[in-house]
Amino acid sequence: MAEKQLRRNLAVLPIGTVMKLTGQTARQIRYYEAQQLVLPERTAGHQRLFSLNDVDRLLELKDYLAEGATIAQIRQIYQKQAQKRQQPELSDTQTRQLLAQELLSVSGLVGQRSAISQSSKLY
DNA sequence: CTTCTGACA
DNA sequence: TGTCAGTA
Repeated sequence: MAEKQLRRNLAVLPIGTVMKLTGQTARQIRYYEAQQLVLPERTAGHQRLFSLNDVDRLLELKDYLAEGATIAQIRQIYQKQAQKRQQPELSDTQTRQLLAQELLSVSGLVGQRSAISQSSKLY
């Protein structure tokens, strides 16, 4: 199951194939890359190589754009999704435990009042 | 022949 | 965006 996802992320498709698969022009695909909406890999000779996930991304992009979304809006959507993968949201209890630990470790140095404001900056 | 970057109507 | 030029 994990092996399959790995293959979907394998960059092996040249732009010509992606054009046929998405119905987009090379110009558009390159433009979307410039806008950070897709991040294809490169061969030693600078040729773009797309993965199946990249193709899905472009197909999805076509829908979002058709629905009137802005390049900037779509970019933010993907950026926030990427951030959440690296920094998964904490459950309420996890947050409380973490906050409690921060409070304990910082209060010893600066006292409770400022300890609260300092630890809150961490979230 | 295919792709790449930069540029211009 | 399309398209043309000059490359790799």
